[in-house]
This record gives sequence, C-alpha cells and structure tokens, in this order.
Amino acid sequence: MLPSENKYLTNVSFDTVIFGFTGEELKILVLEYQNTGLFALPGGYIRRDENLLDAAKKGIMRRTGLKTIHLEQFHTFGKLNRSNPEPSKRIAKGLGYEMPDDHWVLDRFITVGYYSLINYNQVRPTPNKFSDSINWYSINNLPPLMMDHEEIVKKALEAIRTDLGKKPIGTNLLPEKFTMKELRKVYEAILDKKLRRTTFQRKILSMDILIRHEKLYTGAANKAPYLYSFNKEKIEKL
Amino acid sequence: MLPSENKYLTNVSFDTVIFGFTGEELKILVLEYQNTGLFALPGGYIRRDENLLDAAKKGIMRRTGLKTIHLEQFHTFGKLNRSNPEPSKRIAKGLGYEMPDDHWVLDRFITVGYYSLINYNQVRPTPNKFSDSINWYSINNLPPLMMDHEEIVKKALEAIRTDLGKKPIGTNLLPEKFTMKELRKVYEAILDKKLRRTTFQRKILSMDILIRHEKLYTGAANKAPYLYSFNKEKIEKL
DNA sequence: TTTTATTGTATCAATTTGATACAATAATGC
DNA sequence: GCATTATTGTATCAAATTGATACAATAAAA
Repeated sequence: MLPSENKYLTNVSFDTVIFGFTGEELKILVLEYQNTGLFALPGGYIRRDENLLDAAKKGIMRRTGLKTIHLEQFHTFGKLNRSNPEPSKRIAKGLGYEMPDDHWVLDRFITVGYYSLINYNQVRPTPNKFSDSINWYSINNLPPLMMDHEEIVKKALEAIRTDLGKKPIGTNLLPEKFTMKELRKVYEAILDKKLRRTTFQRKILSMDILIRHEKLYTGAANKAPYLYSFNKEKIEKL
Repeated sequence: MLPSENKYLTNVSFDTVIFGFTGEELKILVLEYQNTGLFALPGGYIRRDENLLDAAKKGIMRRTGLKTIHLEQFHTFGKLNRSNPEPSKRIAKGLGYEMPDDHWVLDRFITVGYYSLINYNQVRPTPNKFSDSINWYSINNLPPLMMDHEEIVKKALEAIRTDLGKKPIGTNLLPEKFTMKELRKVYEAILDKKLRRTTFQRKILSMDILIRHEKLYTGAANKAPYLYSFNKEKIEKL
C-alpha cells in the first residue's frame, strides 16, 4: 500500500492515561480486548487530516462520552522493542479474522503519551468494536498491561506529580463544588502521601484560586464545611 | 515503496535544540541548507532498527563531534500544518536534484523534540551533506527558522527553565572545574534574570553537589575564587 | 603599605512552613 | 434546653528558609 493510500499516519500512535478520582483513590481507564485477556491503555492512530492532539482528544471523547477534554502530553515512547505485532494479531484473531503480516498496524510504532484528569462520575466508559470492556482500575491494582503500557502509566504518574505543583491540575477531578477536605484528598491521592490539614488549607487559600460558596450540611454531628469552586479566570492567568 | 523497503520510519522525525554557553549568553546550534537561505534545527529520521533516543543521539554526535551526549525529551510536535514539503524540495533543488512528489520525506511528519546542554568549547560543529553550515546563534538573535522550529526552540527554553529547579542541568555547560561566578552566570543566562550572589552561593552549596578544589589565580587584583566541580555521585542519587 | 575589586561567610530581618491550640458549630442524646 | 462529640476554620508561635546587608579576607597593583 502506498503511504498516501492510508487514511492514517504510519509508525505513530497515541496512548492515553485517563485519571479519575473516586473520593478515596486514583483510578485509570483500562480496556480489555475480546477473547485475548489483553489489557491496554486507550489509544489510537492519527488521521492524515487531523492534528495529533485532536486525534487523541477525539479518541478519548469517544471512550468516555465527554464532550470536552483537556489532555496534557507527557512523553513519547520510541524504543525499538516496544513494538510487537503479536498483541495486534491476537486482537484481530479474537475478533475472528486473520491479519496479513504486512498490515501497517503490525509495523513498529512510536507512541505519544497524553494524560487527563477527569470527573469520574461524568464518564460513561464506552468500549470500541475491538474491545470487550473498558473499566476503571485503581492505580495500585492494575491488571497486567500489554507491551510497554505499564511504563507509560508510570511516566504519567510522575508527570502529574510534578505538574501538580505548577498548575492546579485537580480542577477536573472533582465536581463543580467541593469541600476543602475533598480537594485535599485529591492531592493526597496524587502525591501518595498525607498532607497537613491546616497547612494545606492555608496554602491553597493563599493561592487565591478558589471561590467560597454556601456551607454543606451533610447531617453529620459537627461543623459544616464550606463548599468551594475553582476561580477559572484566575487560573487562566497563571 | 512498501514501508518495509524503507530503511527509516515514516511520518516520524526528531529535532534537537543544542544549548551552549559562551560565558555570557546561551547559544544554540542552527544549520543552514545550501543555496536556500533556510535555517533549521539539527534533526533527522529514525532507522527501523534503532531506538528513537539512539537515533537522536547519533545525529547530534555527528553534528557536534561529541563522543557522548545526554538528551532530554521535552515535547512532540504534531500539528497538521507543521509539515510542508516546500523546504525539503528547495533543499533537494539546492543540492541539484529534483525530488519526486511522492517521496517519503515530503510526507507529513510528527517530530519529537530533544534538548541538550553541552560544553560550547568541546564542540566541532560539522555540517552534513545537505547543509552549508552549522553555527552557534545567540538565543536572543536567531535567524528566521523554517517550519515550526521557532516554536520548538521556545518550548525547549521553557523546558530547561523548569527542569533547572529539579535537576542540576548546568553540569555539562561548563568545563570540568569552574568558579561560583561562572555557575551563577549559567543560571542567570538560562533563567534570563539576575540572581543574588550570596543567596545563590548559599543555596547551591547547601545542596551538597559541589566539590571544592584549589583557588584560581587569574592575575586580577582581588581575592581569588575557589574552583568547583560537580559531585556526580551525589547528583546521580537525586 | 595602601588601595581596589572581588570573594566567602556571617548576621539580622522578612517570609514561609510546621506544629499546635482553640473557638465555632451541626447534629445527637439526655 | 444543654452538655457531648466530631469536624472545621483560623490564630498563634516555633522552626526553617530566603532576602538584604555588612564585613573580613585576600590577590595584585600603585
């Protein structure tokens, strides 16, 4: 096949690590291919007529049902041994057809990694025609992932940890309004360590990126916490 | 041409931003193609039988004469409009041959950006067969670069600025032994701002990554500064 | 020996962070 | 009602870090 006859770019793909927060722990979306026992990150190929970033966004919007999504690129993986035609062959076989050995998807791929932090509850995980299921898995209890996808997850985790200090990444992990405790839990889940309650509160308030709203009465026998939302205008200016 | 007949991966390339330090300002290596007036970053393609990183290293070692090099990946550029067959055609024409319109190097490319900080004085800039010259240009006075290479430089600068806080990046910009003033000048050039002399010294010494050596007698009529080198063992452990 | 420019470090103030204390308060039980 | 309980919001003081300044040490020249 001539390159120009292919709708997609060859030798390049994208893979995404989509983080969600249950209130207690971080999870990521992992899909499982039919009849293969193979687990993988959501990913895909780039059409010749679209931007790399748009290709990745489109793919993730389809997998999650979200209408908008913010993706951050964190690393591109290009080791020689990361490509392996076996999984793709097994996936094709699992779907009931044989793939010719010179098919372009069996060639070597360099993949661009993106991460996103999204609202766990707004997502409708949607399998594609190749996959059996797509589900949330705790980052501390992932199934074995195919190829180098575990390395990709590891790099994504490192990236969100270092980015957390710079940008208020947590913006999309929580509902519109949230309590200070919930926000702290997000930070604790990402950094994987406890934070001092009072210091966290002082620090985050001094950043002046939160708007305080009404109190939240949960029925608990104690002082009700305020609800907050992110001041998106101020965050833009950072 | 069938993909497998091509020695190189298609649709993927790398480009590098190689920083050097003159003692006063940051420069980068820029090459100029013969008879075209086109200026570009050093870059290249990835052979099917080599790692992405190795391909980039090999390319830069050839352009600089260095035997070893450390590259940091900072971003991958995949916009649809970044690819443009005209420069490549002009480059081919400048060399005296016509390129067929369906040649793989005229196709769309997604390029992986790497930066490196190296010792200005140890480099022998070496043009390749396509380029007229390869030279150092001050980052404040670059020639107009082709395609999106100016955006690539901008991203590389952002990357070294944020990485400077995390890793002691300056390690390779200076000779083996250097004075505290020289080290501070490096930081000032990268961050593009003056740093407080005493605070810088206290902070960098407290990091415990420097080894103090003999004094440097320059003949100047004042107290001679100590020479320092990086303690590479301790830096590894960070 | 004095002078000059620069280096290395000490010192004290200002700011930020860590640790603790405590008042405010929303339900509950009596 | 009124004490009880758990949690929140903030104040307070100590500890650590950073900023600003001062000053002694010193290499060479006058």
